[in-house]
Amino acid sequence: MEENSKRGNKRQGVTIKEVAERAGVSQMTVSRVLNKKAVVKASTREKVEAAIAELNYRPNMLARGLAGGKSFLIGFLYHNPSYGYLNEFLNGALDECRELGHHLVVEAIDVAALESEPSRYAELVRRIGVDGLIVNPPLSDNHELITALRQIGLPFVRIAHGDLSCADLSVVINDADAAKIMTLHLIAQGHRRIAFILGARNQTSSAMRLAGFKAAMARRKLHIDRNYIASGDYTFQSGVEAARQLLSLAEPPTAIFASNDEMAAGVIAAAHQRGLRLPDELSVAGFDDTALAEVVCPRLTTIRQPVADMARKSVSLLTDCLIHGEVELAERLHILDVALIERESVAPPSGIRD
Amino acid sequence: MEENSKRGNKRQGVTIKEVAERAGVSQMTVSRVLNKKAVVKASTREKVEAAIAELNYRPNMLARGLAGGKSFLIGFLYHNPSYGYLNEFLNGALDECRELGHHLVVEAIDVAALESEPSRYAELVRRIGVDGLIVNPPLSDNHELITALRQIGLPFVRIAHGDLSCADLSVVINDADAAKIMTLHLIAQGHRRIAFILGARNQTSSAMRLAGFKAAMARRKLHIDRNYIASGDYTFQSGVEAARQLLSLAEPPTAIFASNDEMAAGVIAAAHQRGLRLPDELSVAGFDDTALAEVVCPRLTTIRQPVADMARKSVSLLTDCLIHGEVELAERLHILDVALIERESVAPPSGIRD
DNA sequence: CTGAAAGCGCTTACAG
DNA sequence: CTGAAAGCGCTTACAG
Repeated sequence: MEENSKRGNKRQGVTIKEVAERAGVSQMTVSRVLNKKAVVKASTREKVEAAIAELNYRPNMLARGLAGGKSFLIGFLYHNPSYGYLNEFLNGALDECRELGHHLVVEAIDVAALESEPSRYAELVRRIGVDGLIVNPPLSDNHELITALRQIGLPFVRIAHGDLSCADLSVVINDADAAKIMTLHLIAQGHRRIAFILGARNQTSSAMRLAGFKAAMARRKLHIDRNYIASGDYTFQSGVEAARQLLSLAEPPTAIFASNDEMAAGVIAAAHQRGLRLPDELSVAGFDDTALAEVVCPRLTTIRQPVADMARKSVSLLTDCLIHGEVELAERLHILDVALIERESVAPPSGIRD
Repeated sequence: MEENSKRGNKRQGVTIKEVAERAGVSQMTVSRVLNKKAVVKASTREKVEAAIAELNYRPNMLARGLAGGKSFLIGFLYHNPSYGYLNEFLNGALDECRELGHHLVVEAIDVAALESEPSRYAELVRRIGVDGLIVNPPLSDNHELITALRQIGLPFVRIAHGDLSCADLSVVINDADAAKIMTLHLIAQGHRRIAFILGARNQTSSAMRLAGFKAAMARRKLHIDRNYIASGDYTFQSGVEAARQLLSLAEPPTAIFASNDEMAAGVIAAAHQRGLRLPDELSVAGFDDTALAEVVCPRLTTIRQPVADMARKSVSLLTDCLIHGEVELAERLHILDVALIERESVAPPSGIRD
């Protein structure tokens, strides 16, 4: 009962020294087989590996980091991500970290504090003592933060940001293309009166998604009524309000493309309140394929953003950078593919139903 | 443009030695003011603090940890938590960590692997090199994992688990009480035909919540129809299925108490499909007050579980344990208060509406 | 109240 | 292919 109350971790049990003695080699040689860098004779390697196994030796991360000048820690900066994003991103990132022997340190960033004192954030980041950083949206589009990070000189990856011309390590999707795909899908279903709900102004994805919507409409030679572009900020509530406005129009749309799932869920809620039958009387499309998409009724037709894959890629990009010190310009930007996920929230408009 | 590609973190800039020189004292004295432990003369303390500020010195976590035998890292074990839980928990935990100078290392636990080789998890945990662990539900009720952790001897906190008689550090809510409060609320609204949807079998909270429901019904001398207790597993889909079953009954309930928000959202979806007007024709209650509760329509009346507070408490409990080596038995279990959150999903049954 | 010494468990040069 | 030495930046005893 009491066994777990004694501090068990005062000093690490087995050290590299003991492994070296057991294997009859120097510490240096043990270190070499541990790090798989230098060449070691097969027979000595086996001796060392046997000793490691017998002693159940685990290297001490702290000592390793101190001596080698790295921490094997990756910082994960986030602020108020949307539903399920955190879950999925962490799962992907953790996966890759485990494989590469790194660990993830999570840091919630206070955007208000950042804006008032951006330089303080440089310190904050340094204090963590991580080898590199992963910056998630919307922070990845925060100019102050990014500028501060560049000045520190700590490697970092920007996720799903909009400044594709930068030389920062980046993992993104093509938001415009994705929005175009969804819009073409709505048009193919027979919709002509299609409304669009914009995302938050401070995220570049908002503008990109709108651009994709417009491009698709233009390609099919469809006119976009001004009133059909509603503003929003990626929150559920803004989706509700935009929907109310759109549905009160003299000629309401037959389909609403909300530029993220949360707003789409808001649209569905507002439509239910008005007593509309979905998807017959109104089609609703989302974007992101967060967990929320499966938890509304009808379930959302949406664009799947491969969040876990993006996470994995960002970790591996970062570790590459840490190992080789530099990443070729051509390898700094990675654009991952999205997919159209068809569920029940989109159907042909009732007029043309067979 | 290229400035951020040079490795800026080879060796730390300012060290304790330089601070000591600048302040005209020994390293030891600097260390003392840093750690606020020993007594230092006010005038020397000021000199040191000035030097720290001028040099913009930050202690190196790794060196600190290696010398002191601790890592200042807290491990956060989780597996498939529900909506928003991760967000809220992380925010609370991170808050407290920052205050106490610790950092959080997140580890996703593969339950399948754990079950097949529980002993491997001991190693996994040791390898992380954290000072202590926070174990979230449902892992906090996983007997194999908990047993393995006790054997390792690393301090850990169990969150929202069911084995209240254990001596492990624990932060919980009173699930039975909370369910009772909600049930009494439904009864007070005028409901008599109240159905209950059970949670997952492997989580003790499920049984506790059911017990609370039964206790409240018994106290008001209300009979519980057998068919009114539906099984579920805390997922949205199980809520949908349970609701379909309950609503098909010859005499359907006027209120459904789903023992978490996800299932409650499922109930709402199923009710919408049947064309029921909520809350007039059916009241739905949830449990947890996750972010989902605000994102369904009508918004959920639910029990607020103070996840962020639980997180903060678990971090502080752990650090107490790390500092003092031992926590008194009386201080090991913390039961936090819940609150009834009234939104729109619960109303008097239509029969008795005025 | 303050300091000089030793050492935490590794890795980085530097030899051979 | 392998090893002896020095050192990473702190803290823990031990003195005074």
